[in-house]
Amino acid sequence: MKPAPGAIKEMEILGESFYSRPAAEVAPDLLGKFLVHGPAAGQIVETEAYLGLDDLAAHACRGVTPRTRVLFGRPGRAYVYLVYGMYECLNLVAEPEGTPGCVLIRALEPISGIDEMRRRRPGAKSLEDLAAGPGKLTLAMGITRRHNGRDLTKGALTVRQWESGESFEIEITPRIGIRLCRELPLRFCVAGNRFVSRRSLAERART
DNA sequence: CAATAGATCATCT
DNA sequence: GATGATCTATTGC
Repeated sequence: MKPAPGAIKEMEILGESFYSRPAAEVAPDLLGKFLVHGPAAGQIVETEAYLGLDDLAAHACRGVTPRTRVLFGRPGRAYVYLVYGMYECLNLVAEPEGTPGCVLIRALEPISGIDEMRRRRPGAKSLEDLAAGPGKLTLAMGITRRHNGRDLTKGALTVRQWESGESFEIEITPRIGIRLCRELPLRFCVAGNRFVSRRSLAERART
């Protein structure tokens, strides 16, 4: 049962306390929530947790730099950065202020503003392909580095929850596209969901 | 279907 | 100067 498009702006916005917990707890809890940017909205179906100094795959592992400053700041902010010189990734800052940690949003099921998303991603062949991957999702939702540091508890860019959502099983796997700390079970997806990003077979075999 | 190459640049060494 | 929390197109089987 999906929400009517008009129902989305009535949904409760997740507040700072939701994010002010360990990233490995926030990440699975974000599944099923709605990422909203103006008229565009999608249901989160895949996330990954990135931790602090002990997580060599996390940007925060080397401490505070100009880029990683927001990871050490207040929870509930956006951390947006450029990967591979081409694509941007959206993370939500977790953990209390002073402790680094974030959740990478990897895939969305498009819910509203779909025409707009299609316009931003003309290459997408299907609805399933519109936002099934971290780079695709930021393009489809119109999220850029302009949003880095933005407060997600208010304004045009928010995450919301819906009481009437169906329950679902959570699948836990290693994270994707990283070299270090590959074995840590910090990737969470809605089991069986068609909108989860695709992994190459090579990567699948590696685990 | 699977593997690989190329695009492209901010960030840190 | 090397290295990516990626995606797409193209090649090869």
